[in-house]
Amino acid sequence: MSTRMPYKSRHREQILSVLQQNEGEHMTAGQILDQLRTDGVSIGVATIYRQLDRLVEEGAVNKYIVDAVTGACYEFKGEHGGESGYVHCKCEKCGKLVHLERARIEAAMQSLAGAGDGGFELDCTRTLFYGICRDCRG
Amino acid sequence: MSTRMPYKSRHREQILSVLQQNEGEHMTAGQILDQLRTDGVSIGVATIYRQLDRLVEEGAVNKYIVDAVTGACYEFKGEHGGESGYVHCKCEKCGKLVHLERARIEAAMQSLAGAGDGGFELDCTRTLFYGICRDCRG
DNA sequence: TTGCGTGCAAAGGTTTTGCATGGCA
DNA sequence: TGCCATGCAAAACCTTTGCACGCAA
Repeated sequence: MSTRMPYKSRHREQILSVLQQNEGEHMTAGQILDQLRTDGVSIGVATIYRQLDRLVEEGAVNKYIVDAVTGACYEFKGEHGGESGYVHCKCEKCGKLVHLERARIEAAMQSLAGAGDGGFELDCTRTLFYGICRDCRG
Repeated sequence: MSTRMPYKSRHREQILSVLQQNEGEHMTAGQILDQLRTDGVSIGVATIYRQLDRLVEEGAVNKYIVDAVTGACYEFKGEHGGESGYVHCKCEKCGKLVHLERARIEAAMQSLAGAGDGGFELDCTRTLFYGICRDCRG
């Protein structure tokens, strides 16, 4: 019940597999497509997007909009559902994407949760923080 | 020295004006274009993007990537440079974009600043927070 | 004359949608 | 048979880029 699953979303597992192999990285839909085709998988663009949408909805995958031209980036989230252990920060100057350990901003997250007007529950694992990275601050 | 500026970026002011009139709102490049043309301004798409890029770079305008298909949203930031007084939060369920008073998360912002590994200076006015809004939490 | 903002059109890229196909239940 | 994932192609959309023009210094 593992090697073959001809029906019922066989590509779903393959997409997830690519994401898992690149855990900690962010992949665009195009990159996932290329990777799968390199691996010899026959798959169409539409399937990528359709399955990716489902995976995001199911909570298995995180979706980030890094850039308007680059498009969306996807990332394996794991079964825990958001316990990836780090958050994403993008430098406004050099555009570099860096990871910050989640533990380091744990306190801040709690503050944010409490700051959310009691009505908005913030999800730091899904938000892309902006700022200035160490290199650009000189 | 105010009503007319035929050369030296006459559209720059017009774009900024539209953004100011819609302060507190987020406008896409297309919306700005439509608004200007409704106002009788003759302007091209390329000019919108070019000027918008400059305005963002100068710090007069904030740029948010709300959605991969919607594209980028722009917002007047004012002369203070980021003291807009609120932050942006997007609900992951209903997609609604809500504002949180900046004062309410001031403490959290400070925590975040200190949490940035000492190397990453977070900028809450530019980041789009994700979470679940009050309505969707039931 | 030179510099720069501008408009138009074309190109590039991502994402969505329609339709027909084929396999599983 | 019915449902649903799939592939292909086309469409829609946002954004960028190239080129020529016009106005101000």
